[in-house]
Amino acid sequence: MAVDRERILRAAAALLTRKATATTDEVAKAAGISRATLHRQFAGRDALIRALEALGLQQLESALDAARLDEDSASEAVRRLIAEVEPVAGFLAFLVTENQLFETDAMNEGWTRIDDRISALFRRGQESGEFRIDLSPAWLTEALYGLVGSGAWAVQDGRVAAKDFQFMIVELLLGGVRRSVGK
Amino acid sequence: MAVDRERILRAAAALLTRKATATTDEVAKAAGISRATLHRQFAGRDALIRALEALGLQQLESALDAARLDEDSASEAVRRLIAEVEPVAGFLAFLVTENQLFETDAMNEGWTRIDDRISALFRRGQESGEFRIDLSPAWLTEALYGLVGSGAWAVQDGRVAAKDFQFMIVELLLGGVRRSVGK
DNA sequence: CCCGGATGAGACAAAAATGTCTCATCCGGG
DNA sequence: CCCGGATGAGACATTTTTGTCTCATCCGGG
Repeated sequence: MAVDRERILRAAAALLTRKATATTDEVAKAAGISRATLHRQFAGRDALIRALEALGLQQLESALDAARLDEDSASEAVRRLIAEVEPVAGFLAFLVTENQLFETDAMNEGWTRIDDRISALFRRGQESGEFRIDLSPAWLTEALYGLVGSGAWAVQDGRVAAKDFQFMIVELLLGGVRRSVGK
Repeated sequence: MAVDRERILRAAAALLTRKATATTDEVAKAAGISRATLHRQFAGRDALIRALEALGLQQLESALDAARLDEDSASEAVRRLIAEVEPVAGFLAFLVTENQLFETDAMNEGWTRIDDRISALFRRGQESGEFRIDLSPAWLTEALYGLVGSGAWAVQDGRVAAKDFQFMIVELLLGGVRRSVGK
């Protein structure tokens, strides 16, 4: 029976996000498998990290696809984006905090592509007049990563209810981005 | 001549934030000193991390003091908070991402105290009617950490101009928090 | 100029983590 | 029931990192 690699990677991401120096032994324990099996699935620590990056990027891209960022109003698209990203928040938090570890070209390219798509969404919102224009798309993209990461961490840590994850992020982000009457 | 311990710690925080697995050799190089000297200042990797935590917490507390969180409107206090926190943003980013490494009581207590003070600020804003009440103070505190971390990272990475750091964070955070007319 | 404290470079051993392998056991399908 | 693939436990060697020490050098003050 093939081991569920994705489940292992999820556990690894969760652990490594809050303790990046965890040993392969600890990762294996966190995933509920032995070090031997972990090593059979991923040939070494590097390979594990790479797989983590690859799966994270892939899932993020899928989330962007599913969110249909260029349909409806930009605000609605942002809502969909957060909703789609929620299940992948653990991976995103890992990618954001650890992405300097291995600067492979493939990694960098995938990350740039995602950045661009999200930036484009914010730019669309600005051009349509929905969003204020004094905050750069690049910053808003970065801020979104930060908020999603914080949200994932707060939920995992029990400081915030999981069901509020989406609401809190969307409200804070959109409320800040949206051009409002009061200054 | 005594080595500038704080300068070393700043360099260490900057490096460890984006590469938590860096060896003491790499940390020393990043700080521009030899491993021997690094070890003379901080007896081992653990001691270095502890010092990093201690100094970070202390500087954060100082920033909170300087920001006079309970004066003026809550919005103004938030502005001052971000302004005071900016020079310490590197430490904050490190603390937020790596704080699960060593769960010493002292560490946890210091962190809790800071959480409480910032939460209290947001609560004050809600009770005075300045801030919307459907986002919990705990979440807003967490979000502030995330935004400051993202901001510090974006600046360090050149994606955002250093002079915009404060403006962008304050605007996004306050704009989102502030009770606005347009829903 | 000379001295003393501090540093950098590097050797070295100890400790920790990793990669590799063996073997007993488990578990599901035939 | 029996078999084969997969797993867990653990031994072992290798590599990496850390901690410790020595020594030459630098540099500023007296």
